[in-house]
Amino acid sequence: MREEEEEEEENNWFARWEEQLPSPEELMPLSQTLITPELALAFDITAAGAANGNLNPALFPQPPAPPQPAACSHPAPPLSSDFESSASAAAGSGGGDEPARTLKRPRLVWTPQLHKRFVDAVAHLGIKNAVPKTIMQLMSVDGLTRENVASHLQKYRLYLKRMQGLSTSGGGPISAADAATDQLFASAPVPHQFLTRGPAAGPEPFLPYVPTAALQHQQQITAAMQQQQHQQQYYHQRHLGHFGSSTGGFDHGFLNRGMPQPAMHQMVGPAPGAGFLQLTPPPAALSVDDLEPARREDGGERKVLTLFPDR
DNA sequence: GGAGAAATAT
DNA sequence: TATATTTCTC
Repeated sequence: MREEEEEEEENNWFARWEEQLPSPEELMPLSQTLITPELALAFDITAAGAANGNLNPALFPQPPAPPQPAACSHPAPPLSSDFESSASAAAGSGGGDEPARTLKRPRLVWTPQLHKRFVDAVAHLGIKNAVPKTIMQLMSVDGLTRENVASHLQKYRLYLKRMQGLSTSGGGPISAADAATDQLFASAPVPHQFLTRGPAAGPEPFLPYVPTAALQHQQQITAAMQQQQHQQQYYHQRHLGHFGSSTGGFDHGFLNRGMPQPAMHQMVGPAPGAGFLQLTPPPAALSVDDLEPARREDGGERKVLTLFPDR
């Protein structure tokens, strides 16, 4: 009886989770996104070059680069794009002759969306089999590097550890830092296996994209979020000890954090010290880019998961 | 060479 | 101060 309930819970969270999933369809190759028109001009990068990052075939009838190889063959050609000459200079490298090489890649922001992808991959691999390289490949996020994943994985493991500790010890006070971390990690349900044992990879081979049905739901959700664009966000969540607590499940009441930012990508063009890669499609932007239900169902085009939803 | 952990930088 | 990146070690 209880097991059944639990199972139901599982399905529930999983279903909800899926709904929340951005699905590759909504994502675009960050490679391309990284290069803004201005930058392209500045660096004399032609449209072909930009397209090289592989654009959404649905929008751009140019089938340049296959989205697959991005994970294996090309570690991160797009991200490495040296649009940061100015940034590097600002960094004080001291060398203006070697822009691309010495350039530090922009800070990657692990947004809930991206993190979901991450968790999804880890979940399907199984926490024990989840290694940076594999995860990275599974995520198929253009521009994502193994280092990125490794770093995040490290933090994620810490988080899982915490969760386990909390559940076992009965739940202790979490520091502000932990709370903040939880926000992100809580944005995606932690596969039961992680907290329980971690038998092995799931029987499912990890789906690249989510069904259209889920997409529609997400649109609704997005719309709802837009309406309540207030800054009321997971406030209570932080005080709640989710995971194996009273509910025994996940109480991820919130789907996304309120992102008041209209722009999703912030490049370090002329502004030194402010170079971040926004990998998360804010609700507003998401909806904009996602407002094509008919198209979706009709064509079924899917985009490659990317860090930059813009364009 | 890759993974994991720690240190450092922003 | 928190998070991501980089570096070091196994």
